[in-house]
Amino acid sequence: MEEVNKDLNLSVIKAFKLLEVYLDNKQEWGVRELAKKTGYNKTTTYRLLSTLESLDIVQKNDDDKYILGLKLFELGNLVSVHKSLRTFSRIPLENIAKDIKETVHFGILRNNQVLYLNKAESEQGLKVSTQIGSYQKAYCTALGKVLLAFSSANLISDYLKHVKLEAFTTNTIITSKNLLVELEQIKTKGYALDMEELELGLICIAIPVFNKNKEVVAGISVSGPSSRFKSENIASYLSIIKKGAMEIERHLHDYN
Amino acid sequence: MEEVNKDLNLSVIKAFKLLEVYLDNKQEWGVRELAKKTGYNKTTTYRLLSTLESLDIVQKNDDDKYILGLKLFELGNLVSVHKSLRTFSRIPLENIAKDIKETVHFGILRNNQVLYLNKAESEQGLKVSTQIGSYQKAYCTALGKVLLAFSSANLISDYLKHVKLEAFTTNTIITSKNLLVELEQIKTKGYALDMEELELGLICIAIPVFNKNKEVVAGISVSGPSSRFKSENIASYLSIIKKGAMEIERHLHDYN
DNA sequence: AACAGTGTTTCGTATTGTGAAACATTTTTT
DNA sequence: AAAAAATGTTTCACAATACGAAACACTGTT
Repeated sequence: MEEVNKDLNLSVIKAFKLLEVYLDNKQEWGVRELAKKTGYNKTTTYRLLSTLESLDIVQKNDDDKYILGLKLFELGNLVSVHKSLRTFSRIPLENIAKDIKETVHFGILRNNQVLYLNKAESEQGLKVSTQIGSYQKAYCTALGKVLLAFSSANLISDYLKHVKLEAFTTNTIITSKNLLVELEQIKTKGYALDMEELELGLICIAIPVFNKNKEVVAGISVSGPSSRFKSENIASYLSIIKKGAMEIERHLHDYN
Repeated sequence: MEEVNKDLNLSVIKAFKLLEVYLDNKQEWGVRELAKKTGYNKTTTYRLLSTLESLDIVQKNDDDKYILGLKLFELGNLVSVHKSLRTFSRIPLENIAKDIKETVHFGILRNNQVLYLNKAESEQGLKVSTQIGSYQKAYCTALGKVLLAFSSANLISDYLKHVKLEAFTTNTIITSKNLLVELEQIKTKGYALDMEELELGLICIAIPVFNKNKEVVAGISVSGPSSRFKSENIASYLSIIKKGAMEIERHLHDYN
């Protein structure tokens, strides 16, 4: 299973693969730890870290462990892709979170997954908390399902071709047939529900955000514990979320 | 003026120096353009870009120009340094922005400059807009001055040793003596004003945020056009900003 | 005092990055 | 319509640079 690298800078690839280790929800790493994780030689790892440290891409914390540095934060904020989506979603998301008092997420479909571009967290103690910039499975989240439902038939069939439907709870949809039925229903209703399909006790509701050409470009979801998510609230939640979606759409349509 | 690189991965350094070009407020670059800007050979630049593209760190836009890619956004969001500051400041900043209807900034002192960690933008047409993750001079901004004022005498004298005080308007403080007087007054008053010291027509007001040990860790500033910033508003602005600062401090003190 | 962990430095070797030149496309000028 | 001037991309012999085993320095534990 050798990777084919036509003619690329291997040490640059190594450097970034090293940084990607930090996706593992672990903020601080030692040299040997990283060497083990990446499979690189101890010296190579050390040299890479020294290089990255000289650039402020990583830095040492008080325990002399390596953590990601502020230069990376700086560079990440320069990324222009979907910047308008991120900017325009910010205030509407805060408003929704304030009204509903649950965590609100904003995301797009990318590489057959949901990419979270923004969020506004509930101030309650018991809440959902997702990392912006992280990915989640589409077929078992309200956000993912609503994005799929309003996508083209081609994209959906491509999705089903590439993604394995794995069960996380007894509610997870694990057959293509059932997922297609669900997506069809979502498209009719105009919103998607995740009734504990990814995690027990977790319920989400999501609606799409459209561009000028009526194509789905993003989605908004509200997530909370089943204890607080009563079916009689769905309608009022929906109207609040829709108001936010319309505000984002208004900005987007003006922008382009 | 050759740079001394003890024993580092030169191509990794080149790759990141290439990415830093994007700090220039220009989102899309061609190969030759980047080669010229960095001083690298055209082929080297192309190879670096191909490598970065394979990693999703850069990507091509519709015009086949290179832009920063979403992987960089993803990695930037993993940076844990000052993450608590960023998280805890979010909602208070939004509240201040909503009350005052001007742009609110949140930042720290780093490398003798102000680093903006967060913001909440005014919804008005005429507004200040700064890039999160970017830097600004400390001596001619309210945020910078308030951060300096409450720092240690050592840090301040170190600051004066390393920073050249350059005039941007007729109001800019350009002598060490005057700056020291100003910082002393700020410390007494508890807040800093920037009366068009960086840019004509731009007024800011800032207060410090303290940690448990009463050390300044960050600052909040409100910025707006002089046309809207009347001296009779200052007192009410201050009390609103202070409320936000106290909320951030409460979270910070609970957290540590 | 010996041991088992860290991170760091050294240096000969071989892999890997380099860049001029040629090539392929597209856009602009004549 | 042809020529010129841009752009991005590929090739390949050569030289620079990344590699990693081993030794070292340091810290905390047994």
